[in-house]
Amino acid sequence: MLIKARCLHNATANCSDCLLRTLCLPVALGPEEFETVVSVIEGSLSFHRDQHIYTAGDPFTSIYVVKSGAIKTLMLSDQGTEQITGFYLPAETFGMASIAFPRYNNTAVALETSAVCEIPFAKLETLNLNIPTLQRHFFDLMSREINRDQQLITLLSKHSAEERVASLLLSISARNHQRKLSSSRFRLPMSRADIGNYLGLTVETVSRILSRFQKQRLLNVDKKELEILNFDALKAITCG
Amino acid sequence: MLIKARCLHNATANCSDCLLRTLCLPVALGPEEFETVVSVIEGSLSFHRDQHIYTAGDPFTSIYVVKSGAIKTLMLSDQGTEQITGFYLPAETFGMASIAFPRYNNTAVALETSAVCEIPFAKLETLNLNIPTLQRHFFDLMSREINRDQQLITLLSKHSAEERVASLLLSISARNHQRKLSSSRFRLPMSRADIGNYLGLTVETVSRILSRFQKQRLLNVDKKELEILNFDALKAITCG
DNA sequence: CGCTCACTTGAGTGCGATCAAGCCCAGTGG
DNA sequence: CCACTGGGCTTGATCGCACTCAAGTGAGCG
Repeated sequence: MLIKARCLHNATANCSDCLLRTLCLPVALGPEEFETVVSVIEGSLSFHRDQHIYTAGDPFTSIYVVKSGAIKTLMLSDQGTEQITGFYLPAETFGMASIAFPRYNNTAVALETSAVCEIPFAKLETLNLNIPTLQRHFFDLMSREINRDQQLITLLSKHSAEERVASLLLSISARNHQRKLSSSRFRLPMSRADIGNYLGLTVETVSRILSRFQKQRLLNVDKKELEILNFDALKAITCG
Repeated sequence: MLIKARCLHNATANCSDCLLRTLCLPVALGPEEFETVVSVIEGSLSFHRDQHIYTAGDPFTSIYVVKSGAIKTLMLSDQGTEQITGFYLPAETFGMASIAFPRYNNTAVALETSAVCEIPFAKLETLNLNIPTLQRHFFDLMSREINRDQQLITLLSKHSAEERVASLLLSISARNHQRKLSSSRFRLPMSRADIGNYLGLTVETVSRILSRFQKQRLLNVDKKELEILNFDALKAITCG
């Protein structure tokens, strides 16, 4: 809240003060390199629920890092059906799927009130030439994105509905843990419909599975509030 | 065949003579830049069916470009089930999913006798610093890989078995067209089992669908030989 | 010749989709 | 203040696509 409020008034990024600093920029940057990098980052932008950070077809300019809130990215297929390709939580980077193209090929939407940092890609490219660590960092980010996508492919291709839901919950839990939030109690930023869309399931199936998990005392759900009661059992479910 | 035979004897890459040159390296390289790039590429390596180019767990060193033949990459999940994450045809690059990690996190296997070029990633990284076009090229490659993966996610999540098979066939056809081969008559380099694994279907389903397509006069299949008879109808199927 | 392996085809089953109804709660207006 | 409304979510009943199980074919090969 404090961060978000400040950012609304101060458009320049102040990475040094940012709580996510160690998560989203390589630690190995020297002090003057760090300043150079910060100078190209556009200050925090604020979006409320359902607002687009960018829309498929817009000229590609920047990639983004989530500062607070949560973002989903979605592709539109030929017949207009949407596929959610990712949920992005604070410190996570999105927009990289469009780097190879003149226009964004997916759409990024705020799931709740969110703040993001904007990194103009052209500036980043020239910066990379002088700061090897930085080039390496962005290769890493893209490689990790490929990995995430391929894990999702495996999930969709080989796993049952229960396994998919359990995996998503544990993934969000682990990512919360990484940023020092509770891994057992948190709020799901997305709707049941979003979860279903992402996992290739219908809303009804997602709802039924959450109810079933609750009946089995694996977790408690109340609307979007979630508490995981039995990590081991959930983990066991994901492993088929 | 000629290329492959030559490469077996000559370990240094000779990109200038390579028929795929315009497809796998950026055209905008100056002559001396081109020479520098070629100098770090390891000469063509040959693999026969089922041989591993690299195996998950091997120290990550290089990314690869297919020169001839065909390669599949696969991830192993917790319980040992394999998921094929991609088929790579000549001029296509694989291995990028492992850039962020000290070891390969997937396995690359030759589907048939194949030749590949090896690009040591550490050398590539330093080269990038002096050749902006090259950095851009590899960002593009990775971004395109993310896109391919996300298209597959959509396919698995939202499309029926028939739609998935039709999409794969048209994808291979289009990629053949791109490298000046016939888009209507070609040999499928992978088995029915591979197709099913990739598309999240069983062998039986793949086989049934190919038979059905043939009965509908959309294509002819004889073992791995494929002839597409009705592009429009296949295209219509992929669009749901 | 007999073995294996990739593929095909058929019959029956089950998981998740579809269709349908109802609940809960926030927002809106009288 | 309450009545109404709409959207997100839950729950139940039924359906159908793709999986499973099973059998058979044919090519390649020792």
